[in-house]
Amino acid sequence: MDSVRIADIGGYEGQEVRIEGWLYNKRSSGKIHFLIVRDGSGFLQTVAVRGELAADQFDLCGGLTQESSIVVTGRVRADERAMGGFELTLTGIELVQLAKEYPITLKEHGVDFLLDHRHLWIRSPRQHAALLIRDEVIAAAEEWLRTNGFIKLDSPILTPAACEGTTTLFETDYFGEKAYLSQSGQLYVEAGCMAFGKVYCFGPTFRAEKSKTRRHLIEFWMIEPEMAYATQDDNMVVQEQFVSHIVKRCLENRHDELVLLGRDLSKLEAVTAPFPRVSYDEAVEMLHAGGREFEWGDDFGAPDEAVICSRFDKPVFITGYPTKVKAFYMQPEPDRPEVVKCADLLAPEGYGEIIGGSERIHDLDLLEQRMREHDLPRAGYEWYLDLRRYGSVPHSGFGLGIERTVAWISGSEHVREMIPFPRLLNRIYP
RNA sequence: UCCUCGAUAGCUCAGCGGUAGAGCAACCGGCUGUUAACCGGUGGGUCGCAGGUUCGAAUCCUGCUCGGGGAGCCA
Repeated sequence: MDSVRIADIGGYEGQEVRIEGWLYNKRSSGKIHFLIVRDGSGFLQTVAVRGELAADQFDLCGGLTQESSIVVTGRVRADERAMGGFELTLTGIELVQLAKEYPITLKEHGVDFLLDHRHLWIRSPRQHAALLIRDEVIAAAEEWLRTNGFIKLDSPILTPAACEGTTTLFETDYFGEKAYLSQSGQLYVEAGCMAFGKVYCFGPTFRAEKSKTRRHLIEFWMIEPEMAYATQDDNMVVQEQFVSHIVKRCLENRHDELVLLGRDLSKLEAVTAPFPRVSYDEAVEMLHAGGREFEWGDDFGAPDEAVICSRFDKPVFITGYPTKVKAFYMQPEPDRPEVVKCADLLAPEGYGEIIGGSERIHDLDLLEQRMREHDLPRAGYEWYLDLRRYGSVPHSGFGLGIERTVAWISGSEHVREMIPFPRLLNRIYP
């Protein structure tokens, strides 16, 4: 008999199949048991009827506990009364392990309790759906990049110095020398694009900031494309193609999961290139027109971003930030050096920044000057300066935060549920 | 680091000066179509920790610990 995954059950109507899974829930009515089985690919209602199943097996069903591992066989039947449209009439059941009292019930639980049991929580339907959407986002992102000529060139996680020098880094010991967990692979993909033209890195990123909001993780995943001979205008065109492809793929391949999470699909269907572009100057005017106090030259706070992106139904680029609030490597506008060639991409519906990108400085003298202004130790950056000594060209790139993107696409309110095992302020378990 | 809210049964919570409660989970029983199934019964507590006020504190006050939400910083 074929072992079948629940996701494929529709193709086996009328046949007897075998499913290897776990008991998600049980409803019992004396002479009939409804066992809801999950197998990782989906959920399926199975029906055990007294008289149609061997007596010892029927009794076994009555004693099953939540999350017990079971192998069931039965006949596939279309039935409108079952979630998913198909049901299995049991002809046999084998108990693999009788689960002890399962801590996560079908009732409500608090966040702290659920995070303490994250290793079990990921079995729950909503968490399962969110992590499937995460997988789709990653697959779609890499698919788009590879079909558009990018190669994956991983950057190191153990690094000798700060990439941007601003945020707090996790320090570790490297055989007697100080080393830091990477907070960005960007500097390394800049080297990569001079070797391969178009590259990206994808990996975990570490920020030792004491951030405690629904938008922050201590360890999060970032995908960072970098392109040689690309201007900031080219960069934004790539980003809007890239992001709209990711959204489209999720709508195509994870429709059921989006619906399960209650996502308004029309909001996602509206996400098509091109995306609106608003200059920093215009954004400041928007804030003033809305009655907010804001001084030109400051960076936007989360409430400011919310005001701006609430005016659009697509992601919106905010371009041309003041030089002094951005990273040292960003290329200034030639006729307006107080502003840099950069853009943040703000997701709609208040989800905030999902991409930060810019054109990088390619002139050696200017880059050296910026590093002095930012008090960066020259020695650790000699290799980076070499990129401006040997065939320097204009180049641009960006970083997309995976968990924030997944939170936006799935309509979830917190990034901590968008990664299998979140690292949060004061949480490194499990 | 700052602002704010919270901590009572395994879980989610009510009780807010006078004998510790409910729903769910567990256990026992009932039920042939359940959808967080339902009905009856049983067991289950150092009310976060330490002081203080009071005849009497889960309840009021102070400090501490842990957690939620937000700010800053960022993706």
